[in-house]
Amino acid sequence: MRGVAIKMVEPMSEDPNRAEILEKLNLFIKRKGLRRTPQRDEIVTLIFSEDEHFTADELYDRLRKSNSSASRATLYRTLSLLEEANLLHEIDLGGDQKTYDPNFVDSPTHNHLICIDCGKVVEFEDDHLEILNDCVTRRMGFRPAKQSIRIEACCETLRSTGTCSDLIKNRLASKKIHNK
Amino acid sequence: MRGVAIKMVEPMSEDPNRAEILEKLNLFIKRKGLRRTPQRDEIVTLIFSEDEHFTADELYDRLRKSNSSASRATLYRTLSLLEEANLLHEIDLGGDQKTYDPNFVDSPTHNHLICIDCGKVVEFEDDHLEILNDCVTRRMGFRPAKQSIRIEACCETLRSTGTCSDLIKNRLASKKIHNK
DNA sequence: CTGATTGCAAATGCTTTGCACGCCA
DNA sequence: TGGCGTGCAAAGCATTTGCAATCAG
Repeated sequence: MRGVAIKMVEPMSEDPNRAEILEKLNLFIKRKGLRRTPQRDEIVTLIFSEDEHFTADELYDRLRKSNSSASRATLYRTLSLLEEANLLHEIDLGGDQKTYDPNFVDSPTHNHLICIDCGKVVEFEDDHLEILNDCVTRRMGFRPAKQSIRIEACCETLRSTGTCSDLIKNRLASKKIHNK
Repeated sequence: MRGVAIKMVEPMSEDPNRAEILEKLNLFIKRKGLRRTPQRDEIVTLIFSEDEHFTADELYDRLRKSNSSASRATLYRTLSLLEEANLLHEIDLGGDQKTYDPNFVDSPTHNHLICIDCGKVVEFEDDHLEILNDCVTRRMGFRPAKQSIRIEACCETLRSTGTCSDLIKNRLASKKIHNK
């Protein structure tokens, strides 16, 4: 009997479908009679240059570091635009800030495992789970559209060593100052 | 072959484990050297008198209607207390407001199906899903703690009749005014 | 009595918006 | 030239907090 087909979604190594996404966005922009601007390009490129989920604030930090001129307002407006274009999705990691996931195109399902103690997030896929979800949804009289599983768990690293590298990292990150 | 064991979680009809929960809370309160107050009692009673998830705002409305004197501040403080005591849990319905679920005691798993169009939320359980989730978690090297599945879907009511009773209800509800 | 609890109003922190100016099509 | 996009600052909104008065034990 074959094992359960879990596939941990690894961050893409290099240059992802960034170009493809930029193209899709530009199509969307054109279709809606909007305009292509350097700020939008900068933001979009930055978002899809990495494959990790992020908050608006984290993205803003990255923006400043890559000496982009885009403001917070534009950032938020671009995030909305991308969501509307279905190129970016909000995911529920349960924090106070909204979290976005760039690794979403073509995938209507998103599953996240969150380490309770250190906040580390692992993204994964599993065909069995998807099929079962689908089945359950139909049986309840609904037509499935989007599914996400959120698992909170404790990682073995923490359990065996008593701590975990991400623990410290995230503690520090949470002390950031807003504005400026 | 038996079908998938879906069980839609129905709201409990009458007087639920309200008393039991109040008792647990009072134990918790005593253990922490805190005090029992009429406001807290009112809020807790109200929360567990129904079995539906709610937002802080909705709860505040209910409070005012049952001519309780408790203020918003106390409400929020009580919600925190209940979470700390593990009698109430935040669930992710993805809105702007936090949503709480009173129907949680003894259940580390919570699955919600959300109607994309009308916002209706159906709570469900499925043993197969739980087992599979558990399995997947372990295979990734984690120890499962809490799991929740969130499914967005379209309901058949809407698909067949073109609309759905909850649609109107929720549209109205979203137009509420804050403060006062 | 003592310190926890409450209500109020002010503060917070994330996100959105109004507005005037600039710039692309 | 029209109107979209931008930055700025101000507004919104849910939630949290400081403080003085009040109340529980």
